[in-house]
Amino acid sequence: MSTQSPGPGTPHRPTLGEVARSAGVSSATASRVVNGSARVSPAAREAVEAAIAEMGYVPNRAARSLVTRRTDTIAIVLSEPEERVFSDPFFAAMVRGISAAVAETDWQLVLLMIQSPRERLKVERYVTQGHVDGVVLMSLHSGDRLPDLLAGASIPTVTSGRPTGTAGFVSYVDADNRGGGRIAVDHLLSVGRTRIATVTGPMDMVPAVDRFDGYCDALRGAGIRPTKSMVEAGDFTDEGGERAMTTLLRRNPELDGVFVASDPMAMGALRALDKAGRRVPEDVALVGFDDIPMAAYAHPPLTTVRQPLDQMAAAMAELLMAQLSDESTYDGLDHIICSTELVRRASA
Amino acid sequence: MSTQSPGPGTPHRPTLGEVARSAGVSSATASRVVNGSARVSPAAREAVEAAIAEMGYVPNRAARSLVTRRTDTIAIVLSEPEERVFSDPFFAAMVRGISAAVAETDWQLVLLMIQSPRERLKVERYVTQGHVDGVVLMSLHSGDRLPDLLAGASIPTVTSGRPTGTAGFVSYVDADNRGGGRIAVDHLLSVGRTRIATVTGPMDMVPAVDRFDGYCDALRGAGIRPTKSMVEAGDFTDEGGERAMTTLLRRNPELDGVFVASDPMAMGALRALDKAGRRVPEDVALVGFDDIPMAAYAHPPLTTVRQPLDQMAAAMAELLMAQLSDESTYDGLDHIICSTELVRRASA
DNA sequence: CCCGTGGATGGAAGCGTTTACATCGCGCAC
DNA sequence: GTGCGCGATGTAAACGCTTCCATCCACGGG
Repeated sequence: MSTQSPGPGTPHRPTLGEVARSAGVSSATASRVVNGSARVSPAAREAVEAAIAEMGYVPNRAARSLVTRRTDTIAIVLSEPEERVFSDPFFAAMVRGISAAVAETDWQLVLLMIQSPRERLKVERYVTQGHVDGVVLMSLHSGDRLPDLLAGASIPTVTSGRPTGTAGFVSYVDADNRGGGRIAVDHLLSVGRTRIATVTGPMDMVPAVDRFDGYCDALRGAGIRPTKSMVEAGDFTDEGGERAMTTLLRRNPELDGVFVASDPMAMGALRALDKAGRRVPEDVALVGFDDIPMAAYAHPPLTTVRQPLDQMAAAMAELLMAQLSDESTYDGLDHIICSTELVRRASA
Repeated sequence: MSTQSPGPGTPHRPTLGEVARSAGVSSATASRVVNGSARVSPAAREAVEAAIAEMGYVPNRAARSLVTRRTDTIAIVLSEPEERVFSDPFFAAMVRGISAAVAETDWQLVLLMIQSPRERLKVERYVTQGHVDGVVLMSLHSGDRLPDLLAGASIPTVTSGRPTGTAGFVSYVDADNRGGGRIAVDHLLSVGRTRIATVTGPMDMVPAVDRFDGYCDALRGAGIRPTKSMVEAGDFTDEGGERAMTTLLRRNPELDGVFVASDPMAMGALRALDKAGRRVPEDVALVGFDDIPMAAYAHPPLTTVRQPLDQMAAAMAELLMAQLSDESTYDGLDHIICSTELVRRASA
């Protein structure tokens, strides 16, 4: 705090070489003590450490990664507007889980958000040009080039959710979205509903499609033919859910059940139903997806499909770490599918 | 997508030199076209661009920053557990604002979270060792070394909120927290309350202290002596607010007004009051702080103090950009204080 | 007393860029 | 027909670090 900055202007950061000279050793030795690695005599170590402290030496990462070809950092990229990132507990849970796993390691975690085409470009550059050693991709949309770019640059990658397209030779962790959709609708059927609509997610996202497929599966399994008019897409947000539910209600006044493909949308749907004077679950039974914390406090409490977010986050971290440490030898292509379960509450 | 990866294993990324050779120019010229900078003949430019495309060249950032001494990235560091980062709209708003400002520039924004001492160390290293050109510090706690470390390394920095300690020669943007506390309590007084308690934030954070000082100011201005038993600290979270309010109520059954130093805490306080059977505002009038979106939907809707978050975020971005572009010449030390305003709703 | 052994150390070659600085033509004014 | 200026290009020196390899030294066994 005292001797560190030799005046204003450009404060000249000391280099390893200078530290070494001041300690009376070679830069090779200095480097060895900085990296705590090779065997160094106690005397030399001490001298170097003293010099480091006195001169306020800080290693230059650029120089180091230039030769080591590592940065010791991994990125989570969130392809999603900040409003959803910060409002949908799904992201919070994933980031928490990954962050917890990474915290114990020496990796530094950074979050990158993509909210516009321009930012997408910047992030693509950022991750491919060597700022990070590995990346976790969240919330993929179809047509996202990131998986291919990263694969092309052979940068270890794990995606949250099955990536689209054929090129996607990428490890991923996913929930059994299709199965989840199925059990949700099966439940609706089991409580006697037959005119079951669905609010889907944005159909350029795989989980949205999968959940919708599950909806169709269940319906067909019960001998019911899914119809277009009973399907309306939302955008995984509260407002989107309200809008979609309103549309559905207008188009199908007779519906008696609805599967809403995410809890935030379900909250919106609940509002729409309330405004339309429908009672839940008496008039319309509703099942959501995600089991966000708020689901238990909704009016009525939400019956919903839970995906094991913590487990999924941990799995992603583990998969990435495996790729990162195995380096060249690793050619595993792991796909982990976590099963979902129905959480019964009052809404259906 | 086809010719890019010359096989498995280590796919050998081409270097600038190789590109140059393939294009029949020197690496200097190649560098010039990559950087779009100096004057290059159309022929050369074209040749280089073709080679780049064909070989799938991607610049190596480490090498580049080693010589340019820039990384073109800036960090937002959040010294806060992820649960608060993702649940308190304050952070969402700040990140949104800064992100929006940065999006138009060529800077890449990264988010760093600090949730444990170990992560603190890692982040300290990360930002001082040259991964970033500038940083925005959010949610400072007293004793945080980051401001000093960054100043010592002469890395442009802006903090959200006045930093503690004397060493803090740092630009910052803050709300007029003290003034905000004052108008909140003045309002409580103006509606006839005299036994006014307060739930503060964690007292190792400057805004918490400032808001509390404002509370005292207003009380003293009205000839009332603040007492210890009317003060209880929360942690800026919902649950903390509920806990603190409960304590306050137990200790001072006679209280008729309360200033809660953040809206999330106010939501919790509302719950505590409800459980204790106190009507708001009839029995106890309550004023919050922040004006989060949910404040308008609380029961009853929250009277609260609004700080201009968007404006503050924009100011922080601007301050940082100023330091970043002026480089050596910049020695401004800007302190921007944004004024707060009372938003009257039903709770007081 | 000499040699082998092994640990500590130093020399120096890169890692992939950028960027002075020098060089090279070429056209134009004289 | 020279010389000059200027734009395009190349040469090579950094940037700060890691690491291979060689060297050196002390010590113990033959």
